[in-house]
Amino acid sequence: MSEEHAHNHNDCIDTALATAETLCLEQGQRLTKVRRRALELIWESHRPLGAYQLLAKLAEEGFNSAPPTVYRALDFLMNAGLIHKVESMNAYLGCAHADKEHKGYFLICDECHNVMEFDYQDIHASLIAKAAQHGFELRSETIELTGLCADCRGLANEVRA
Amino acid sequence: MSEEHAHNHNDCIDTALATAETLCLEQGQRLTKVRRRALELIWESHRPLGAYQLLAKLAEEGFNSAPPTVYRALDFLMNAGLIHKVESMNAYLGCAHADKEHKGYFLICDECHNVMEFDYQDIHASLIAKAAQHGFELRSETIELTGLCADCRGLANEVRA
DNA sequence: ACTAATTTTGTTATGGTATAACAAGTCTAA
DNA sequence: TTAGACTTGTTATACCATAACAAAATTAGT
Repeated sequence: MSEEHAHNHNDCIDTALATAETLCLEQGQRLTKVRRRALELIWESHRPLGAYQLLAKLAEEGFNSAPPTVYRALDFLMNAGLIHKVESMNAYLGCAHADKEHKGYFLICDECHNVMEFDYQDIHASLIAKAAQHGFELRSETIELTGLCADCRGLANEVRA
Repeated sequence: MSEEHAHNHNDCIDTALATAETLCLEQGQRLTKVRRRALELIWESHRPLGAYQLLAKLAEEGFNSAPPTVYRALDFLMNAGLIHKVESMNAYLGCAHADKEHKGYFLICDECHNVMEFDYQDIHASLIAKAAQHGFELRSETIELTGLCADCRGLANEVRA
C-alpha cells in the first residue's frame, strides 16, 4: 500500500508558484509564461524532470520547442533558486525552500526514483571546515545520495508509525 | 609560484597501476590492454578526463575509437573501484585508494580545475544517520564541492607554511 | 506616444555525453 | 577441441547542452 504522495501535491505546486512570483517581484525578475509553466511542469512531475522531457511537455502546449527555450527557462529558474539540478541524473527538481538561502542536498531512491531534498546544517558546516583544512574556499556543494526509500524497503508502516 | 604538482606524479601512476593489477588478480578480473591503458591515461592527465578526451587519446595509439570501447573500459574501472566519475563534470578521475572500500568525495577548483579526493568518515557517518532518519537505506554518495583551491586563492605560502 | 536600451524569445546548427543491439573474436576450463 | 563466458568491434541512435545571430517584446527616458 505504498501511496507515494499522501499529501495534496497541488498545495506544493501552488505554494511554490506563489513563492516564485513573490521572489521574482522582489528581485525585479520576470516570471514569463514559459518560465512559469516550466516551473509548474517540473513541480507537477514531482520528481526530477529531464530537460527534454520538459521540452516535450512545453511543445505539447504550443510553446516553442527548440532546446534553447527550455535551457533558458531552466537557467533562469536555477539562478532564481526556484529549482535545483540533480547532477547525477541530469534532471531538474522544484525547490521547496526557494525563499531561504541553502544548498540542495538530495536523497534519491534507486527504485522509485523519487527524490527528497533535505537540509543538514551540521554537514554543511563540516564540509566548510573540511575544505578549509585543505586551503579550499567553498562555493558550491553537490550532495546526492542514492539508496532505497522507506516505501521501497517495504518499511512504510514502521517509519510512518 | 604555484607549482601544482610538487610530487613526482609518475609515482602516483606506478602505484595506481600496481594496485590495479593486484586487485584485478585477486578478484579474477582481467586488466586488458585497453583497460590498462585507459587507466594510465586517466592518471596521466592528473585531473578528470572526459570520456571523449580519453577516446581521442586511445585512438591516437591505435585502439579502436568508437564510444562503446571507452565506456566499457570506464565501466570496468569504476566497478573495480579504480576510478571515480565526477558527476558535475562528466569526467573520470583515478582513485588513489582503490584498495580501501570508500566513497569518493571531491574538492574541485573552479579556477585551475584540479580535483582533490578527500575522505571524511565523520561526514559519511552523518549522512548514513541522516538518511536513516528518513527511512532511507544509503547505497551511494555523490559529494562534489567546488570553490577555490589554496593555490588559486594565492594562499600557497600561508597554507603550505 | 516615440524611441533607445535592455531583456526575452525564435531559429538553425552543432557539439558533447552515453547506450542499444548484434556480430566477431578471444580466453578459459572441462 | 569444443562449449561457455567474457571481451571487443561496429553501426546506429538517443540524450544532454550550448553557440550564434535574428526577431520580438518590454521597459525606461523623453
